[in-house]
Amino acid sequence: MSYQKIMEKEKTDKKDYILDVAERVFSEKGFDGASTRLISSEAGVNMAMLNYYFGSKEGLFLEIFNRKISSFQNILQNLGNDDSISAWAKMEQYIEMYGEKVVNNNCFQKLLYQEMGMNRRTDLSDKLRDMLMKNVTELDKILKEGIAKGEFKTDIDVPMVIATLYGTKNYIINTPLMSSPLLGYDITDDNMIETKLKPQIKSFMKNLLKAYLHN
Amino acid sequence: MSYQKIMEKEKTDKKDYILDVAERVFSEKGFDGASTRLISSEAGVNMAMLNYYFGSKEGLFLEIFNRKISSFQNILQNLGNDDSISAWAKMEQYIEMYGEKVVNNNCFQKLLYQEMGMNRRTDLSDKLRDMLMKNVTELDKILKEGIAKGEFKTDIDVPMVIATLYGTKNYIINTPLMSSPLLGYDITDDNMIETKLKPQIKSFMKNLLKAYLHN
DNA sequence: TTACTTTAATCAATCGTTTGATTAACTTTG
DNA sequence: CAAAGTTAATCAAACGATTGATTAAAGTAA
Repeated sequence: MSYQKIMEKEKTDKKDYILDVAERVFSEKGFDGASTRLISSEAGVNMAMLNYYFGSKEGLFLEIFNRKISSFQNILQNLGNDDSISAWAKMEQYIEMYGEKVVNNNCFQKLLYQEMGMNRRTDLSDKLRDMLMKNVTELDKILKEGIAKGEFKTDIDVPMVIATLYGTKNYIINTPLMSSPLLGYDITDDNMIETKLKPQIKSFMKNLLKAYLHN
Repeated sequence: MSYQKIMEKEKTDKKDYILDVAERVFSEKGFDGASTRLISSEAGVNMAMLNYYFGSKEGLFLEIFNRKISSFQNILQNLGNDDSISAWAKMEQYIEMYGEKVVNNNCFQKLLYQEMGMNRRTDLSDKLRDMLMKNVTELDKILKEGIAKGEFKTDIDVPMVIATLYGTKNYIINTPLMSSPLLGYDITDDNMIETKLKPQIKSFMKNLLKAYLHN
């Protein structure tokens, strides 16, 4: 490996590390509440480095999202095109994948819906909406297929089902001060998330939607 | 009415008006994003009046919550103590009242869960949690009563049901950029909220939980 | 050297807050 | 009654502190 490549890698790692730290700080304090001085100090780099790497505070902020948007694409897709399995089996798969993938990336999820809430930066919000909509569309397709096949009831409220799946997860993840005493364990603990929350949320969602959707 | 009382009333109205404006601006921009200059300008008062009335920006912020906390108390209570009606009937009443009361106060809801998310101001967060927990506890009581009576299944996940009810509503209200295209109408339009969202959310929640809870 | 990083010092702008002066309404005093 | 005093409300101006951003110099590796 050439020195250049080592440098590139180190540079990328450093940028990535700064992005990780910034993601956390932004999610804790909000865009305006997180000063560049705090972010740089937490990351252990000089303040000017943020502008050197990312141009501006907003550039840093946007980069956090761009990094994730690429890795988020097509996660939950290509489920609707398979005709060999039932719509309900697809739903179960969706819940599995969703519960697995999305309960992680805790900080980013918080940041994501924080940014979607206040719709400054209209272009970013639009990009994020499109990103999220891809998964929503897939879920929409599965539900409508289940109705058409006669597998699900004909009078189910498709948009509301989607809102329930996403909303329940968001509520738990983004409001640990409520959900931790509610569930009886610490939602912010990664170990608890893995061993208790993930199974619980998957199991509950399957039972809930099974009861609601099925004939 | 004496002059003093007139003065007091006018003063209260003005403070209340400033609080209304501040509530909206804070909910749109966040605590740090909303400058005192913007708030005072939107309210049409001199900047110094905010400090004159509320001591500080934080004082103003806290006053917004104190005002609501008083009016939020005991809204959904005293439902669990009535033995003459079934647990399911209580659930329906709860959903009705919740859908009615909470879909309003749009700005405050946003602000509330924004503040609960970032837990600065620990004492405020604790107060807000206690406030919300009162309603949660009531719901918890109803669900457990239904289980004990044999009206509901024995294996229902009580905390998750609660998270679903609150989470679904929050998702729709706090993420209009997602929920509006999802539902097919403008969530931010008060008229749409009244004529379409309220009935839809009530009806869906009843059907969803009916299917999940009942034997 | 040459090109890329990193640093401390510094910038103008904006932040929340405070000040002193002014107004207007009411109360007290003579 | 009228004059003087008192009070709360309001304002423009300015305060010190902090913000995001820039600079020029020093450091580093080829």
